[in-house]
Amino acid sequence: MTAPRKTPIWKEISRALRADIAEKIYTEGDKLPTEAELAARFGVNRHTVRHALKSLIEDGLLRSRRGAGVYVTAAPTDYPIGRRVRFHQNVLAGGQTPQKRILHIDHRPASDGEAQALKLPLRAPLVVYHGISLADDHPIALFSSHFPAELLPGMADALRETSGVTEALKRCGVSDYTRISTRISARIATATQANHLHTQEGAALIYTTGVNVDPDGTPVEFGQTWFAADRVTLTFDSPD
Amino acid sequence: MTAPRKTPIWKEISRALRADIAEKIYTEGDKLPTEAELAARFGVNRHTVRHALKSLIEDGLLRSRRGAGVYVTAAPTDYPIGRRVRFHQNVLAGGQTPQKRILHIDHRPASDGEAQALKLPLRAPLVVYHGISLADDHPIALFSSHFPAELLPGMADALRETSGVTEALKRCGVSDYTRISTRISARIATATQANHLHTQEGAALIYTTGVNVDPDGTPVEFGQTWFAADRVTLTFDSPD
DNA sequence: GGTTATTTGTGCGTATGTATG
DNA sequence: CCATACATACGCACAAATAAC
Repeated sequence: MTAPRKTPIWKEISRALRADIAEKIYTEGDKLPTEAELAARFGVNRHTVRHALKSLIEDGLLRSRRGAGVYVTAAPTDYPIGRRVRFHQNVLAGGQTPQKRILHIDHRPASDGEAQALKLPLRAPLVVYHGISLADDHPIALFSSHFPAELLPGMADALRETSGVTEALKRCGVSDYTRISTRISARIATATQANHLHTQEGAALIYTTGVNVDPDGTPVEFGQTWFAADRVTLTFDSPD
Repeated sequence: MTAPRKTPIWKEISRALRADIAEKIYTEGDKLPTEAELAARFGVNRHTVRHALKSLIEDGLLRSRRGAGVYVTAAPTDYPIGRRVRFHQNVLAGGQTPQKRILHIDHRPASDGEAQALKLPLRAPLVVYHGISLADDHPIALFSSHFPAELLPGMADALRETSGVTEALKRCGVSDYTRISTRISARIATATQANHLHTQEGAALIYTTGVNVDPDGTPVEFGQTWFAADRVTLTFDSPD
């Protein structure tokens, strides 16, 4: 009698390979070891490896070519975190094409936490911008940005026209902004989040919150972002 | 047809419970009333209460244990990330008592990725230190630290005696070190990880990798850390 | 350009644990 | 208690595409 197993072997292998890709041990264009080699490494049958590979191919991370091998299609996007966080610049620097899709632009009073983060009075009017960030047409993050409506008249329209935070802020008179605080944690994807990010319910998300201020130190944005951990690695490079 | 409510009942309940937690009516580690009791208190169906609880669990304020009850999550430990990352100092600064538990200290050749991170030749000997980091006797992270064995003679013994990285490095002649790169992502807890961290399989983990160098710029440590996301928030505070 | 080894794709058979009725 | 169905896992064999010589 063998001991009962909680999670299937093929899922463990799938997870291990996914982690290797996220860590760039195998990166875009690389050829994975052959199925026979992987089977030997994990001590399982080739069919079991194939089952794991199949799930990764369906998720778009790998591509197989009969007679040649299995190749990595997607490289995780490096996303630098620091004083100046700019989605467009970050993605462009990684050689990918940035894009934002507007889900919803709302106008409502601030909750306790939102007001505190933006140093506003309770129930102050906010413009709230929900959307999806994409790199090379693949969704990499969900976000919601909160702006003080009274400080930034016309912000909602500016967002609808430009869909970019930096551009919209510039139209409202904020020529530059810097991030004063960033908090990072991790979450599990809900069904709707998974749907938007083209991943599966229960997948790992990097959850960040941050506050941006104008040159005078006045908060102009409180943002939340949920990154698909499969496709994004946050990086922090200490300056020399 | 009834007039549509402006806010759904479950959101009202969610907000009420959130307020109770903010007011410390229920505080860290407390068990909430049972779902049935809450349903009676708010005069709604148990499903409605569950909907409210679900949103708070997703936000990390609560944690449910089947057969036990719903508990208020411990206030997350803030863990500053920057040039100088020191576990002991970070936890002490948060008013908690740091501690490390040694799981395993190994001696083995470096893999591809490890050798690259430490700028060592392939299969160079490593000392690998697996352990658990605790704050106030609660596990907050799993880690594995990799040290170049030839550069740091006696490192394994030093780690066994001190269990602290900073202390052990000092004994091996490295009086100071700084972190040159940090990569952050998120992972799903495996069964064994969940067991060590006293959480559930499938829970969200913050996964970080980093390289520490001595004052000359020579890599002395490559570390991986898996933080329990419901107990830890990483913070970056940009200096003014 | 043809031959050969390598590698993925496919089919069939066996066995086990789990869930359902 | 039994029958059935399904997912998991292993073993063997062979076809088809590719790469290397």
